Amino acid sequence: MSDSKNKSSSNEIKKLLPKDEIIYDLAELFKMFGDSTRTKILSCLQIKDLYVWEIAEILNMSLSAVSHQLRVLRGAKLVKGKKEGKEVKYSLDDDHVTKIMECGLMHVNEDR
Amino acid sequence: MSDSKNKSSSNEIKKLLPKDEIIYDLAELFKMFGDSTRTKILSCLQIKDLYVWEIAEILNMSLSAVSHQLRVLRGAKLVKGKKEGKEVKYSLDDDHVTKIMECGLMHVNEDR
DNA sequence: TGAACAATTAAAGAACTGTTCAATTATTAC
DNA sequence: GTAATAATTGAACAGTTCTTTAATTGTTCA
Repeated sequence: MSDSKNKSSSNEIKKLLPKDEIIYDLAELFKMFGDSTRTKILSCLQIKDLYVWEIAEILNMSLSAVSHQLRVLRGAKLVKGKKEGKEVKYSLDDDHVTKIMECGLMHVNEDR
Repeated sequence: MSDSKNKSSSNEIKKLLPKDEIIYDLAELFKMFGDSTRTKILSCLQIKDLYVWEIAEILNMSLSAVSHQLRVLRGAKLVKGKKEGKEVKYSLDDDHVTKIMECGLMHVNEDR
């Protein structure tokens, strides 16, 4: 009976939680911000739309490494690329990116 | 000269970026939310302070697995545990947790 | 005391992630 | 056409991460 009480109170909380699918998507989203290279790229693009080689130069990284991460970010619909001649100009593809990062920055800057 | 122009415009942007240390901390923070188990745990704790075994039951996970993730979250100062007899009751240790998750949820729920 | 339970921890293994290197595509300029 | 540049892609490797299992600590209670 203590047992069944526990089970049922667990079930109460389960009902209040976001659906598994939502939680999963949420984690996938935050994963995008959970790598400093990607966070840097997103920071750059908040300032200005940029070509891949520009991002690589700013971050002192190889073109390939940047391109790989841009692909990941594109997959998450956080950035988009537009071909201009032989260059590709990238920009943020979502209004929330800046908001989410600001939210995190608020936390990070708190203990300083 | 096109070269030196590129370099200097890169430097302009570099100056506008958050310091590396901040970016790194930011990524570390988001990494915490970037795993669905941890996101679930944090969701639970938003509803109610809970014992470890309760979280394990709600999430259908082993005590050990939950404890491991709680340790990670404790390290990030996102949750704290308080010993009560032989149980340990966990609660959120930061006001921003809820805000950050809401911010992410807003994005996730957008395309639905 | 010792049995039962809550929680933590260490070690191990599987799975995932990020970068590098090399090859490839696509566009521009000669 | 070829050479040069921008970008993408695939394979491979090192490093990290998450869960499991087993052992351990600490507390309660009979």
